[in-house]
Amino acid sequence: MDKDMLFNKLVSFSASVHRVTYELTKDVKPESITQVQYKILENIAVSQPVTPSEINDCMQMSMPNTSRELSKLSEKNLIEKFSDSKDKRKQSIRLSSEGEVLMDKAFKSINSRFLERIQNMTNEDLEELERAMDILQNKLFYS
Amino acid sequence: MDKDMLFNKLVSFSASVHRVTYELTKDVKPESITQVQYKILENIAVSQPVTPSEINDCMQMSMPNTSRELSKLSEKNLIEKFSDSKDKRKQSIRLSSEGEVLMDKAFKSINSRFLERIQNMTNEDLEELERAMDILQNKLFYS
DNA sequence: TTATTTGGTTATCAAATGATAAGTAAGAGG
DNA sequence: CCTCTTACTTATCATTTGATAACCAAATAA
Repeated sequence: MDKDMLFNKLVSFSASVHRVTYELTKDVKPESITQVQYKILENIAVSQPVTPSEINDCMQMSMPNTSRELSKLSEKNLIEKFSDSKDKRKQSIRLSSEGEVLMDKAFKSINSRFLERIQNMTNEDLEELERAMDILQNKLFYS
Repeated sequence: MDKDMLFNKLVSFSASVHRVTYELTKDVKPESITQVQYKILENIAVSQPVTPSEINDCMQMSMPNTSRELSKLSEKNLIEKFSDSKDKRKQSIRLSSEGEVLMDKAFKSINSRFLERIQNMTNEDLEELERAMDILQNKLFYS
C-alpha cells in the first residue's frame, strides 16, 4: 500500500471537506455576531450544558478570551450562565431561548443545503455515504 | 433512508475532520508568519503557479487584503511574483526556494503525524480508507 | 488554619483582519 | 482613439483576536 499516495488523498480530501462545509454554512451566521461567537454557539448547541473551560478547550483559545466572548454572547441574550450548585466556581452555560431560535434557524438552513446536495441520490448511494463516514470517523478521524 | 440521521452524522463527521486536521497541522507553521499567511502558502504550494485573484477566491478574502498578505510574504522572501508575459496585468506567483523549504518541512511534519496515526493498520484497513475517501469526495464533498 | 490549586473574570495592549475608497496600468470593445 | 473593464495596489480605519498580568472566590491539600 502506497502511504504517500494515501497522504496526498487525505490532503485533497480535507481540503474538499473544508470547502464544502464552508459552502454549506456560508451566511448562516447573523451579522450581529462574529465568526468566533457563532462557533462558540455551535459548540454550546451540540453539547449543552458546557462550562467555560470546556468551550475553551474545544475552541483552542485562552480563558480570558473565552470569558470575554461568553460575556458578549450573554449581553446579546444568546446564552445563559448558571453557577453549579456543587462547585460554585464552575459555570454551566446553555443557549437562551433566543439563542436556541438562532441556532435552530442556522441548522435548518445548513440542513436544507445538504438536502439539495444529496437530492439526486439513490438509497444505495446514501447508505454508501453513511458507511464511508463511519469507516473514516472510526479509523482515521477519531479523537 | 433517514436523511436527518445522515445529516447529524455529517455534522459530527465534519467536526471530527476539523479536529483531526487541527491536530495534524498544529504548530507546523513557523512563528514568523500568521495563520492566514500559512494558509496562503499551502494554497500556493498545491497549485502553483497561481494568480492573486485565484488565491483571493480560494481564501474568501478581499483583493486588497490578499494583495497586502502577498506583499508581506514577498518581503519575507517566501514567494516570488512574476508578471504574465501575455497579459501584463496578471501576476503569477510561486514559492521561492525558501518558501519551498518551509512548506516541505511543514508537509513532512504533517505526514509523519499521519503515519503515526495509521501505523497499526493492516493493508485492508488502508484500502478501505482510500475507498471511503474516494466515495465521499465524489458523491458528497465535490465542488 | 493556612497555603495552594482551580475556575473564572477584568483590564489592557499589540497585532491581525476586514472593509472601503481611491488609484494605476494593461487589455478589450466600440 | 476613446471608453470600459480587468487585475491588482496603496492607504486608511474600525473591529476582532491573541496574549499577558493581575485579580477574586471557592475548593482542596498540608
